[in-house]
Amino acid sequence: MYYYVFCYIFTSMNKEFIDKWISQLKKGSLSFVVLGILAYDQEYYGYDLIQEVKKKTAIDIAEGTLYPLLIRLKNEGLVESNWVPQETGIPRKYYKITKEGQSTFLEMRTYWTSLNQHLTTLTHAL
Amino acid sequence: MYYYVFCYIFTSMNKEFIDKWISQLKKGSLSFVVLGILAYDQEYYGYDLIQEVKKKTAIDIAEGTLYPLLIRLKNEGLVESNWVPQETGIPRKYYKITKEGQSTFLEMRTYWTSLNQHLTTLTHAL
DNA sequence: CAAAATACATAGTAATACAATGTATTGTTT
DNA sequence: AAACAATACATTGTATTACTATGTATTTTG
Repeated sequence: MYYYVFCYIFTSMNKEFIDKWISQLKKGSLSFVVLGILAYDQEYYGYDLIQEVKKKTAIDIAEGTLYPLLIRLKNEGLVESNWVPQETGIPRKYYKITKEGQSTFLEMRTYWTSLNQHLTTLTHAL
Repeated sequence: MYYYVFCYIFTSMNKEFIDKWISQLKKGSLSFVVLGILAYDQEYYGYDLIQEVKKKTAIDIAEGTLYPLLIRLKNEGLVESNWVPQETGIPRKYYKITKEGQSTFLEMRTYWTSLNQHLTTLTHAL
């Protein structure tokens, strides 16, 4: 009886910690992922990007995460946007990467690759 | 003349963005790195861990980052600590990973590996 | 003898993911 | 026809966490 109770508590605590960790991990990777997707020179609108990110990285982004992120990227000059009216339905705001966005992305990729090599070496040495 | 000015402004803006990004990236990876180092079953004390992290991952951690992190990990039951008086100098607080810390670390590694594969595929497709 | 290194710790700030909420349109189900 | 889900944008408030700054105390180095 007690066993199950303790077991529940422990796995629950653990899951909570992992979930929080994943959330923190996203803080760094999301802007990289979004720039990475836009780096193909294809244009995407916000709602579409959410699906695209999920499809390509299995990461679920909340709308309340992506829209502010796109606004930040735009303020930094890494992407630019334009409204495109639709024949039917709500107009879409399409985002496109800029030259500066491209170069920033490449720098980010260099850092990411390096960090990744270190972490792989470190965490697989057991 | 103007050219140099603009050039300075742009690279400066870019560097700031990258620095902020790296800082965010650390938010997710640091707990993973620290658990990864402790997962060898070796004990480390805080100050030593800072050097070890730098040596193994080229990441600079501030003391004001690591000490609170270790306290969080301890509160979560992922590590345990004990004071060890030194023959000379300030006593050291040694940290050791727990069983729960080990299993949590393995779960984190699984997620990390998966995320990493996705990101590598995504960002190297150009 | 001053400065740097060692070794711990905390308070305050900035950045960001997410839940919740809001607006508005279109398509689907009951 | 009404209710609901999906599409598409956006903002507000909260929680988490890296970092700067600051503080204490000892030892080693220049």
